[in-house]
Amino acid sequence: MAKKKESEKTTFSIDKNKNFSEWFTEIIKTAELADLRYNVKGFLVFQPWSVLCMEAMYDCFESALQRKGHNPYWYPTVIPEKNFYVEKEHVEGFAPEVFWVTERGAGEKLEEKLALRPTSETAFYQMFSLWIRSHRDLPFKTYQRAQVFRHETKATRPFLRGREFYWIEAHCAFPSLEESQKQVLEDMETTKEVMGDIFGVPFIFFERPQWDKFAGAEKTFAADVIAPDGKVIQQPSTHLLGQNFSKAFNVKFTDKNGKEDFAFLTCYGPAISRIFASIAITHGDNKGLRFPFEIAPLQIVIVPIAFDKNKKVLEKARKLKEQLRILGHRTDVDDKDAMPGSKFFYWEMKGVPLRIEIGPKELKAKKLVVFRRDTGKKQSITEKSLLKFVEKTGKEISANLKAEANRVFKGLIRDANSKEDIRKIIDNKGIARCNFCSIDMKSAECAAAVEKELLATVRGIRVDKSENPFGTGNCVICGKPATKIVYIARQY
RNA sequence: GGGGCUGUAGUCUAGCUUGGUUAGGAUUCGUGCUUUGGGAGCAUGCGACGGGGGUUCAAAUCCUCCCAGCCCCA
Repeated sequence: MAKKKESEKTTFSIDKNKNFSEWFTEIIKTAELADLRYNVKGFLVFQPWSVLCMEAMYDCFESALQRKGHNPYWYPTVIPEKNFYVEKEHVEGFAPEVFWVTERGAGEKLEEKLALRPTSETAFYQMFSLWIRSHRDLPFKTYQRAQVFRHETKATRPFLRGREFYWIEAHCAFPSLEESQKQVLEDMETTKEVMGDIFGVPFIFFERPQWDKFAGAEKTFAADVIAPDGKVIQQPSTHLLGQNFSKAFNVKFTDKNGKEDFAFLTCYGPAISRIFASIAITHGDNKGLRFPFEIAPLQIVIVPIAFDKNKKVLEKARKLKEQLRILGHRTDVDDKDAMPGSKFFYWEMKGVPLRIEIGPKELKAKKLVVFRRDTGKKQSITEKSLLKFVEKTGKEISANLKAEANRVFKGLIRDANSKEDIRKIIDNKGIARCNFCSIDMKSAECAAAVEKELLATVRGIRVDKSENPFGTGNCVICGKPATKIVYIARQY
């Protein structure tokens, strides 16, 4: 009886799959990911535990982009009104959620309104038109890490949908359609390398239907990730802009034959703060967070035991910390005056992948006790083998989290042959795979029916493999012959 | 954007229905002692009614507007 009461005191214990919303809001508070009390709606204060991880995430994305030939820029936060109105579809898409700067000082109007960038196409391409003159300047591949501002509707959510968020936006110019298409593929590959392989977050890249394109794009491709409540979250998207923006902003170049043409543009946008949410959501469990080793805010925590009695314990712990830090592992010693047990629960809730316990016993035997957050198992290793062990186990933890997430993800996708099937699948927190007439505008009515009757959206067709209609071969909505297989889900 | 709920110390919470003691408790935090192998203990100290307006002799409590957060739905 007494034991049971003890366990009820657990710092964090919420069933992630049953009470996902509660789990998510509570872990943000308990793990100190962000403080939601900054009293402007849709804005929050990111705290070190999320910032450290997001810094590591930025590094992963930025080094991948740089490796692939993108150069970094820092553009102004404000965009003049006239730039903003150059591309018609783009304005129509974004205008409702733009924050405008209109005054200075004591209410004196600015000569020209300035938009807080909701995205920076209209800033980048204005400059592209000055910088790009000849085919020798192409391809022109850029990116920036930046905050963007969008006045989202009432339903803001920490990390997932804020009115300010942290992201990277890559903007590129090419001399031909083919080359810009290759860039879009490369962006998808980057997403897989970073979000899929390093962060261990499973996703499917879809070509979005024509009625769900980025404002001003010819084609939009976006990665969907799923949460335990069955709703998908849109993660990085990449867009084939064709010559829409280059004509609007006069991004021209002279080709090899001396002929002028407009550049073909692409843009790509991984939202770091939102991907962070997917990492927490994907890997977290009922005890709290779990992080892949590479991006954990703290990778190793050393808990010294009985270090008051035996000074050598703490000395040893600190020495180990230095050794691990030299190898580049984010490591700390928890030498607070608290019981070891409370430290264990705390760091497990925080999601530190590896814990080292060292006390008088270990000191004497030249051994260490190590604990893995992913499996929850402890083992004893020799002190000598520590560095190799960390190297090897760090990789194992990440691979294990990734494999587990992939298993769960695959199990959520099910085939549907009818509207009723779809309803059952999404009510059961899954993604429905079904025949659909097309993803062109002519199928917009079928899509509207999906939204109205099933309260779900058509996410698009897969890009990683081509799929042909199955079963009857007819669209699940209108019954006409299907040309595509689409995926249908509820969304955030 | 529609609907519902909530706001008392860093955190959780009692008090609100029926206005009236010094706003009670737990935890955290500071200090001292003590203690360290899965959430220790004692002593002592600091700390709060989201904001504006109103009703009243008197407001955490009633009314009103605003702000923020959460949940469900678009």
